[in-house]
Amino acid sequence: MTTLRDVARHAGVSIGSVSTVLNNTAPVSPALKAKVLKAVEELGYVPDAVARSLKTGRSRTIGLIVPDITNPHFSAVASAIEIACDASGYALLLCNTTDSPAKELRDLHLMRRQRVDGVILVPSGSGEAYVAELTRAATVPVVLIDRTLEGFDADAVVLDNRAASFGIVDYLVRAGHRRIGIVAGPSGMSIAEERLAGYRQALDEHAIDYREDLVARGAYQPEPDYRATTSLLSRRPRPTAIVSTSNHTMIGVMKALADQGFRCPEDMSVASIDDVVWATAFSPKMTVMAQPIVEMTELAAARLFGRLAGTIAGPGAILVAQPSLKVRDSTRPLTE
Amino acid sequence: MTTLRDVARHAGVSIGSVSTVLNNTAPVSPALKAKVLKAVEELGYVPDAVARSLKTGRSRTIGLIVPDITNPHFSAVASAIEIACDASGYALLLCNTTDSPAKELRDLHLMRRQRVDGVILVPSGSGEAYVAELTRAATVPVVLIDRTLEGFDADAVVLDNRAASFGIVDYLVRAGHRRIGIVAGPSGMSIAEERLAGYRQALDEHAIDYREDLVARGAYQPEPDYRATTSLLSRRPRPTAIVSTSNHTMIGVMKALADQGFRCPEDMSVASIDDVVWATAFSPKMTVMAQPIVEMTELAAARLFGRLAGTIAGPGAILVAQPSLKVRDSTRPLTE
DNA sequence: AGGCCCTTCCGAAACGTTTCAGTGATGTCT
DNA sequence: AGACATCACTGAAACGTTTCGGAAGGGCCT
Repeated sequence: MTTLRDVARHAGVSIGSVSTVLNNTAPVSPALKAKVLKAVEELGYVPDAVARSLKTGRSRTIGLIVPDITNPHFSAVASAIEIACDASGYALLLCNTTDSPAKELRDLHLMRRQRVDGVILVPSGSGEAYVAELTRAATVPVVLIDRTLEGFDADAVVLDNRAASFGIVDYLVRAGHRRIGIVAGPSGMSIAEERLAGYRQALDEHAIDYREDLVARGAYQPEPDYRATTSLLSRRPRPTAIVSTSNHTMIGVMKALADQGFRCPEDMSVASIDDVVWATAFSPKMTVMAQPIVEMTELAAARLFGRLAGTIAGPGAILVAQPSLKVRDSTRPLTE
Repeated sequence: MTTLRDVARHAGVSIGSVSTVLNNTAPVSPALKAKVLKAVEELGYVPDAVARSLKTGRSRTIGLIVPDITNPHFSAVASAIEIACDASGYALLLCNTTDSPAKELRDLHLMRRQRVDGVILVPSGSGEAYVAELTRAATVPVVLIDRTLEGFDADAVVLDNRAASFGIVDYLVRAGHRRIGIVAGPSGMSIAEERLAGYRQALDEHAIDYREDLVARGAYQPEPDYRATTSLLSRRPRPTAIVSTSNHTMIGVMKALADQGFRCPEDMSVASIDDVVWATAFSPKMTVMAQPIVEMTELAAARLFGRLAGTIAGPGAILVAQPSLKVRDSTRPLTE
């Protein structure tokens, strides 16, 4: 491995000069510059980011922690973050928590050891103890995506979850539906509660009674949400429409429908939060409330880089993004 | 930030002693160990991986370069690699090339600067110049996934591509199909050619004529493959079945079918290489030739870690994985 | 008691950078 | 012409570890 010393020797100049040329951190004569560049070229010198990091105290690396990279929602996040990092000359350290808060804490620890300059985090835990540990583990700027954490001071970019489910229900009601079921997320999870609240609010505004037996609790995972849907389909009177509250939920809902012999949209209208390419490839093309996930992620990245550059300071801000309804073929007007 | 020096001072021992107990690289007295651990605990000391890397010459970091993290195939790779890294105490640097060989080379360069110990690469380029540059950029062990690169010495884990398409066609023929179209990948790309070869071989073995006009060239992307399919559907006599050669292709095929008014499987049987959850959520559930992508990736990771540990040496090996057919609802027997 | 070997621990060098005080050389002003 | 800035470059310290020669102390043997 060729070092700065080798380059310096080969060019017949000092180590410091090579460094200043490469980082052009001070004016140098054209002659010096030429000599150094030539030597770098001839030796195929590549700077050692590790040594650089040690000296400067910054690693030009950021960490990304997501619950499940396999979920299109989070892989979209990863993609957008990678682009932002590439543009800013940062490297990207990826961790996948598989929805485990314990793993998440371990990952945060890893990030700390690796001396990342900042972290983009999609949190998967909740509770005071969790937040306390998180606060202890986070020694660099953190930007949250999707969720906020009470008691944890950080920037956060989140969806207007209430508006998302509100919009779906509002649309369904206007299309004539009255008995609308929902496959919600786990109780206690802020996102799930907000989406449920939006559902309820829309019902309220249309003066439709809220019925406990029309809400089923899933887990934002295909299997549990399949079961939740199956149970929902057995309620009487049966709903005429179902709102799915995540892309994985959508998988469970559609499978359950098919297995129970329901046609969509003829027998049951379905609309979901989250848009993905796959949702338009098959039959029916899904009516969805799309999250501007790429824009949200870009915002988060900008926020983090702003913190790192010092152009953003002060307590964390919460940025709220608006979803947009895309009406397709999985919902139909109810006329009776 | 607390350093080894702080810990040493606080414990009243030497820096070197702290290092040896933390890495237990030499026997120490219980008393020393206790003192050090206590100090570490009290100060909340976290080792600096950057300094460690500089000193040891190894970063305990590996790089992963994929063409498109947004593709479920590659996010499955990323997930499996992350798990392997976590288990071995490595950190994971992620790069996304968006199918651009130029970006890929830049990423390789980044990896080199960051002094990663090894790289898992899903290559997106081809050609001699590309391989030459790759060879120059790769200064650490590299393991390839999905594709091999002629002239580039590295381990590689690939699918038996020929068997994949062969199996699909064989199945379709046995189900009574004779005019079978294929939406292949870009010509010149090894994977695409192998899959096409398998298609052709299956036809041969069943004594069915190979017809140019039944093969359409796509790009392993939804849009181009949509167009390829549309064109394929206009050929006369029309095929009764279509083999899709990737998951993204599947999206294009199904959309084209729907837009042209074909029902699947009634009017057209479709089977695809690549299995994804989404392919079973909607109607029809797709008949696919599944890649054991997680196993392949685990194998690749094991291979890389073996190289790093020195337990594997010598020239690169090519490991070939077998796909498995999953018959579902998008294909039907042809009886006439 | 003296010599020797182990066992523990210490101290300092080194990894490859960045950074900054310092050294000449050159130009400018009075 | 002398004093003084200015400029381009050098050399060495420092970042936080690991590693290794060596010192100190204790136990065992003759």
